[in-house]
Amino acid sequence: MSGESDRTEKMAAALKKAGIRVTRQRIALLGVLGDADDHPDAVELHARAKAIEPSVSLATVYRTLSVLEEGGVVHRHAFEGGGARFETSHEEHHDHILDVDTGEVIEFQSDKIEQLQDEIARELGYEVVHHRLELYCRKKP
Amino acid sequence: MSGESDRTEKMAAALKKAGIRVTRQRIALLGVLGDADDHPDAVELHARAKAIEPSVSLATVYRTLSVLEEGGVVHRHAFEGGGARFETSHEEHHDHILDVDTGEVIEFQSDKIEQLQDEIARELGYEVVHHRLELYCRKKP
DNA sequence: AATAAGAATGATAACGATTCGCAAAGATAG
DNA sequence: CTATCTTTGCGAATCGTTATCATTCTTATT
Repeated sequence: MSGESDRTEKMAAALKKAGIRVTRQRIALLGVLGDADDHPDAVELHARAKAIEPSVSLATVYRTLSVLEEGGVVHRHAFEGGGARFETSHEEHHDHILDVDTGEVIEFQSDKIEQLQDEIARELGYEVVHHRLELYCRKKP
Repeated sequence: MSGESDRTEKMAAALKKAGIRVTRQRIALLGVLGDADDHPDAVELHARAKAIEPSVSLATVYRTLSVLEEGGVVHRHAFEGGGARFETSHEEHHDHILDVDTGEVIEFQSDKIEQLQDEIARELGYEVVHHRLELYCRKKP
């Protein structure tokens, strides 16, 4: 009989299970993150979350994003120009193409490149902890 | 009979030829950049340049670095954590391995990866304008 | 339900890296 | 040497983000 959606309840349960306190603000932000299929920055996420839960402050958005990042729930990206952008990490690993004209972000995945990266690191006596691969591109005519 | 080195004179000539005014500050910064075999940030470059020419301000370091970047003389890197870092662009293109423990920067180059990047972009209707590939690594035991 | 203990919050100040505005100093061409 | 147009140093301003701190919430326990 509650006004809360199934999804919200699931998220709350997931948070609780992870030992993270369930607050209105965090539920709102998680909802927004789950809905997003783009790569919004903190200010955009704040705007979207406020529409659901007006009491969310920008500080809390930043704090919660850090918590979620540490928990592996979201990934933080630092593309060229402007601030960090976020996405949920439920999908498998991928890298990004950025359209330099439109700002659009396209995801891609290449096992071959990943393999080559590991090889290169290995040959130099290193192992890859994580990497960053961004292709700044322009649409072909 | 001048106290200036051959190298400094060469740099001055190069600047002039590029239509960029030759100032004491720029000569100092170029000297520092030429000597650096690491990837210093603006504050570090400022410190080094001041040792040669005490009148260099941090603002001018930033301004000059931007000018040099536009002129293709230096490359700007935005590695994780901290500010931008710079290197002269006389060498051929390369990407970077960053030792997450020591902060050390190692350069590498892989035609195969470059090729794969172009392929991936092409398949999606894009052409690569520039890219960013950083491997955050740890020394193997 | 009432409570106690600790964690999360909002507002705002502080922060680090970088850029900007402006008056003064400097470089270059003629 | 001079006029013109850049570049400079200084400090204020900006941007994204984090820290501070008193107050409010969550949660586990009654």
